[in-house]
Amino acid sequence: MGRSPCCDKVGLKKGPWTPEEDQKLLAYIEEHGHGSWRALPAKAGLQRCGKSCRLRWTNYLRPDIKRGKFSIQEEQTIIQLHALLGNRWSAIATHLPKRTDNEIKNYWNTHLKKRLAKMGIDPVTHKPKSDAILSGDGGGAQSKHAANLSHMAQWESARLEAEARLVRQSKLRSTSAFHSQSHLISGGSPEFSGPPSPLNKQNSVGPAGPGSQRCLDILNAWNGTIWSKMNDPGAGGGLAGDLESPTSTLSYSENNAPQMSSTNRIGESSTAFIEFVGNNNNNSSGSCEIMKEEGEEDWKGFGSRSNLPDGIENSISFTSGLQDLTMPMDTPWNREENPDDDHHHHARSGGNFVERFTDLLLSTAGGSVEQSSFSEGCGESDNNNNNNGGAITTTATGAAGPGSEYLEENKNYWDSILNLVNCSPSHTPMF
DNA sequence: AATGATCGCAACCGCGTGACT
DNA sequence: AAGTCACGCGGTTGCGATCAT
Repeated sequence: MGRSPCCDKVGLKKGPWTPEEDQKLLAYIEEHGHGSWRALPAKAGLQRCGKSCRLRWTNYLRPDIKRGKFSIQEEQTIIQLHALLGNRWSAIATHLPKRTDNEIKNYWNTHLKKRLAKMGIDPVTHKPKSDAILSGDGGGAQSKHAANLSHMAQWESARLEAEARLVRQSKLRSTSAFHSQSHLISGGSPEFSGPPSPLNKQNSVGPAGPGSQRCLDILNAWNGTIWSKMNDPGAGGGLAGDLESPTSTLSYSENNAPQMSSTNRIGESSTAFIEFVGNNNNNSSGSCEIMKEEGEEDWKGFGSRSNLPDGIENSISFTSGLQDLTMPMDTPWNREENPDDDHHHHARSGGNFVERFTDLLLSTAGGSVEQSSFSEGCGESDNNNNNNGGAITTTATGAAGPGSEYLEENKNYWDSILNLVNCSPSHTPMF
């Protein structure tokens, strides 16, 4: 396939953008929308290639970009998503409203990766480097559970990728509609939802166009189908049995109804996965200090019990970021406009894969798990909600399974990592 | 104060892929 | 079917800012 040259024209400027160039680009896009990026520079009077303009816009000039420090919650989300997705920054950015993939990538490379490495956690595998890993025990029930969890993580990875892809597609489909509205853009306005695809590259912020409902349908089908398959021993997908790695294919019928089929093949695109290891040593205990840090308020009280649905007892905290990433697509995506949506989302207990994943870990561990188990890492039990940023609480009612201890350790694995990260802000002497 | 090392971020580069012809 | 175009993505680089000596 041919690939058109981009910046090979002589006379095109490279390097840092000047305020004048920014102003030209902003003014042009505000008035006309970006249209064809290739044609934009000439129309806007810029001596830049279209690609450079697009990057400048998407990574810097877009009015709906949030700049500044990442909150604890955002860090957790990045870490967890990276464990699931690997270096798929655009997919990760999908779940971090107003953050660009470039920014997340930079933040990972300059902060989080180093932080994990210094804690002895391999930033690639998200496993403790020094851990001998339970995989060396020769298999058995634990390895089977580990395999199941790994499969599920792979599924989630594939699902996330599909979700990100569908979001992109849905926005592309609605591009023309937004083009016609692009003249309404008001730079810097919080309500700005901007021109189509590149502007909404942070698609968590983007408008839910006509395609979004379709995405929702597909993902609901995805979640429901996969999970029922996993939980149906008769289908060979029961958790107690061998869990094959199915691949689902989505297609549209003539009437746009989503269709789904499942085959027993792992998604080719799913390469990153978590291997849950039984690292429950919580070695942060006694060695870390709670430090008031910017963004702390973001997650303090995020999982407040007062916001829980009635009847939820035996609270446990787990992976707020994972909950975030399952943000339903039929609701307004701009969470800044709907700060309570986090709780709302968490309270949704439908066919959400991750919630069920979490429930699985907990229920199989046998009954309720005391939240204190998550607090010991940082030794601030009186702040028993703040170690896990945006705690999701669920009722753990499942029967104890044969791998209960192991699964609890799996749960604690993430908590220990996140506790360590939370307790180790970049400005502490540790780093 | 000067200098070198390191960090952090914006921007660039090249590839993959889908749409279109 | 093959070529072209356009765009998104992930890896990498360049450079100013900051830190350490």
